[in-house]
Amino acid sequence: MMRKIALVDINNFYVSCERVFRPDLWHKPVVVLSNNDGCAIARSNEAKALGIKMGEPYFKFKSLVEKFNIAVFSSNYTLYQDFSTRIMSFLKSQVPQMEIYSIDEAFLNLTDIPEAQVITFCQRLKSQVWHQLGIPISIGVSLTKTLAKVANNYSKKGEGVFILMDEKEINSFLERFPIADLWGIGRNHTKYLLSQGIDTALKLKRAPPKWIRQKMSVVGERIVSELNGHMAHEIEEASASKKMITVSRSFAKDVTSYEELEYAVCAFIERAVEKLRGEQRLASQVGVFIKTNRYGEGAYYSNYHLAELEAACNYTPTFITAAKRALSKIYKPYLSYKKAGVCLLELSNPESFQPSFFKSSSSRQEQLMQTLDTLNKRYGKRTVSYGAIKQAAHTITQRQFLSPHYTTEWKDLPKVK
DNA sequence: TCTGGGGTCCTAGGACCC
DNA sequence: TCTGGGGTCCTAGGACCC
Repeated sequence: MMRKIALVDINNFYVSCERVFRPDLWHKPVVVLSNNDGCAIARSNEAKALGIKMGEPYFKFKSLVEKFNIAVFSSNYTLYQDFSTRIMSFLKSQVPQMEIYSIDEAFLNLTDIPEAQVITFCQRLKSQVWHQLGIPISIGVSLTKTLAKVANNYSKKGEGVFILMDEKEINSFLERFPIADLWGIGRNHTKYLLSQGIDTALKLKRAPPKWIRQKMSVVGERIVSELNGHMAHEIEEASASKKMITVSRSFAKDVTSYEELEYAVCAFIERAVEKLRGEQRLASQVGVFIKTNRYGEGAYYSNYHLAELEAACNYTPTFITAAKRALSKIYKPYLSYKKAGVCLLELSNPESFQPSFFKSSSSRQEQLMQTLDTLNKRYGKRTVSYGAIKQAAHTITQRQFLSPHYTTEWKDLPKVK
């Protein structure tokens, strides 16, 4: 049986959620804004048609909003997540295998459905989601994830369901598909490929694999392989546990005092630790970063600092202490900051890290080694590698003890117009 | 005046081990 | 003067995604 991969995509997701409660906004331009109402992060088709771009700052299209009476919403992520969960669980109940790819996308394995029935099946999914939740979705079906993405793209121009299985038909659609719109081809690869005369997905499909491998690494090689109908990305059913949790915000006004910054970082850490507990996980490292305004006058400053492995225990005050310590090392009193954030990194098995591991020995180095030993005795060598801990100990020693004033380098980037 | 937030994967090169 | 080599792990940075 031929493989059939469907990509389900929720149309203009955040806008569609808002419209559920405001049916009067159907067929009218709608925009959802980011944190602090900074820029557009979702647009209805009507708003797109007016030329409002993804990520465009609000102040730049404010005149359009007034002129065309565009409905504007601040974002409500709790609401969107709730809609997403409902839709995903419905879809999951309808197919044997599914991968939730993002808040508004899912890959479905439809291989078991006879080809002649696929279109009816997808139309039924679409209409059920619409009738149960009032949210419109689009479905594209093809041989691989990458091709399903292409099919999904065309589905939006038609009735919302598009099946692309026939080799000849695939080629004729790839021939019209701009390279820049292909899944996995971003700004940089687009620029390069265009310079090499490759402007459509079909030309990329026929490019020599070795050359692509050399120029675009395995990532590019996989795209070419998927365009040729060979799966390079399987459907990953189990939702993998996170490797990183980030909480960051831009400030409405620039922050100039350390106290304000510290207050923000503490709040971020609390939120991050909440997420961590939600995942039933522990972190082994805490990172803090601060940035000045990218668009402002003068040099752009962006600095990041990792706090000790000591922060591994799942105990909020410890995280806060570690974050404050990291912050104090990167803070420059004469700068005004636009953005700050915290990351919890290299999440570990909850049972691996216990606060007690850190209590019994005197020096940090010893603590780390002892942790390693305990973990390896308990879980075997692979749990936390010798090299990882040793390297971390080395790094920490170098940075924080041999060189107490260590911070990462200043970054002076060219001013962005 | 006002310019998002949260992720993943890959590679090069250094450090270290035996 | 000659100056191992294979393997693992880490970090930093790039590229991409929604």
